[in-house]
Amino acid sequence: MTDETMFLKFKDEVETVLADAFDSTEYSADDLRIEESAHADLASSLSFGLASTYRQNPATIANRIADAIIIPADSLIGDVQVAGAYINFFVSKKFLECTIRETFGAKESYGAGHREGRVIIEHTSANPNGPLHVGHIRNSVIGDTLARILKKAGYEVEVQYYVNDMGRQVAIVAWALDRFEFDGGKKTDHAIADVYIRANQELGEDPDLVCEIDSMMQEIELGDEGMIDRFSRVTLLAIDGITTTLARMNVHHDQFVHESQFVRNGDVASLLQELDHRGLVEMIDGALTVPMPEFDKDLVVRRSDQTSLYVTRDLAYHRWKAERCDSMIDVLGADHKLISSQLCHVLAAYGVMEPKIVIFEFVSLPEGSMSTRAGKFISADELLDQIEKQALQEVTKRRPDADAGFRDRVAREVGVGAVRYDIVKVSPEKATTFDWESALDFDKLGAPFIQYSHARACSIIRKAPHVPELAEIDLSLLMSDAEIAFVKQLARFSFVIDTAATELKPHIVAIYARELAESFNQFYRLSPVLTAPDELLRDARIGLVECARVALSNVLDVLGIAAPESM
RNA sequence: GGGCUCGUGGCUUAGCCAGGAUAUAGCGCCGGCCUUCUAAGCCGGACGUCCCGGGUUCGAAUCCCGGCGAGUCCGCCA
Repeated sequence: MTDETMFLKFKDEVETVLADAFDSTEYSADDLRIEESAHADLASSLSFGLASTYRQNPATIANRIADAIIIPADSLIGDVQVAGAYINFFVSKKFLECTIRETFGAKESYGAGHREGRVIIEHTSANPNGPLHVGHIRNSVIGDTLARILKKAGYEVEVQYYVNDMGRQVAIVAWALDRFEFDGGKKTDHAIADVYIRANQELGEDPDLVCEIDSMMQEIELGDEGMIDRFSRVTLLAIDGITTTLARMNVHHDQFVHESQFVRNGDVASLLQELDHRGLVEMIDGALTVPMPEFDKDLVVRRSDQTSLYVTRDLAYHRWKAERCDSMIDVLGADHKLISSQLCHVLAAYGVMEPKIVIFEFVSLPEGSMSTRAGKFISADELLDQIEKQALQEVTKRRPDADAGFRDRVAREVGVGAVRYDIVKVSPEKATTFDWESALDFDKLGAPFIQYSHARACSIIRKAPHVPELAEIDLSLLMSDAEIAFVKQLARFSFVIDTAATELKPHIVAIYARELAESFNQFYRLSPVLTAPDELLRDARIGLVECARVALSNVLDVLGIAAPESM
């Protein structure tokens, strides 16, 4: 119970006093119907439900229950009020003071939860046939933010990139490298895309060439050394470029797992054998197949030419992962919905832990869907270049006298932050369309607003004559509406993290970050800090600004966005 | 054709799974606020059949059924 956040402790107390109130009334209910509310810190609508059972007016019931509520001394509940049929609960002064105490000086531990367990999260895992485009990075941003949220919540997290180094498209690139010139002057992943696109054109024009790819696939499956080298070369070049792009965006993986390892170490063969032993597979038209009437689509796990498929290797990968963690998360594009359900279905039949699948819908271009193969995409590098260029203009406009190094650094931090925030703020099930105008519109991008609030807090702290110790601060002075509202927002932080970690919804942290910054800006407007009427009040407010700095830098960090001290 | 997802002011979007009190926020629009801690800010205003039609309920943006529209999947590709 001591591990719980201030907000959850408050909720516990509300539940307790409400349940206790039943003892002295005629009422009882299983569901207390406690919810967050715009009208109170927590509210209960349970009298609506009791109205029909007891044949009384809900407002009457609410009043009787509220009258029976006894708030213990030293409670986190400050007040209970009835509004219509609602019973509204408000936090106490103690709640506010404890929140400030917990936040002040908390540094990077702020908001940390106490969840336990080892989680492997897989994200991005784009095929090594070109650079990341603006659709792939939705995967990266969601995955990386989720990883940060899970770490904050207390889990031990390992982030993996599953490298599809045996697939058909790698074969195509390897084949293409023998026929077309590789542009050594370009970033490697972009140069790979060039030959891949050209190869696909050629293969489309002359379908007879496809058998060359097929035979390459057979050789790699059989472990032909020369072919392994050719495939590895492609994979390395592409992944090298991809990780450079990811690093630009503050996205990092702990491990790159190559699917080929599961073929070479025999895991795929043993998996197929095991599926056979358990009677899960049938031979259909020479291909080893898991019948799946429930999906209206059978799952082929070995081609008639004996080669394995992506899903076969993926099954082996998941079996391997399952032994190394307590929970797995896969971040996948909507096109993987069916295949990932089928994968889970096989794992379940096999008795292997299933991954939790986080699906995000597609990012398309105004002219239609993106395709690496057809060369129809906007690369992440291109977007980052443009947004940093735009950000530099914005910084220069506002800080014309600052030196170039400062402006470049802020432009980078603001640019990357803008891209990340713009992606993560939208819930994953929403399909989006990329367009340059809105992607580069700094008036509508959310991250700079939050970063600016943090910089503002830093600026005030910098100018403060001295930053008081917690013990020096008279917390009872921070009781204006804006101050109270802000402290309540501070108290929500770990609750928001925990909810986001449990529901695997990074966007709720993005929304909270904006609300936190908004709330701090209100305080800034209404409560002069450095020019406060007296020193005690000034120090108390500096203390609150310090809390803002801690909270904002932490929430930005969870979002993978830099928190500049000045901008 | 079947499966899955989405449909909220001009545009983008929260809330929907666990139904409740005036539907969230941003952009854009209109009007204010810098000799005052960073105006990448703040305040005020206009703008809504929560896609449509039924149903369940004291109560539906939220749940159920049926439509309509958009996206996506339905390869021995990944």
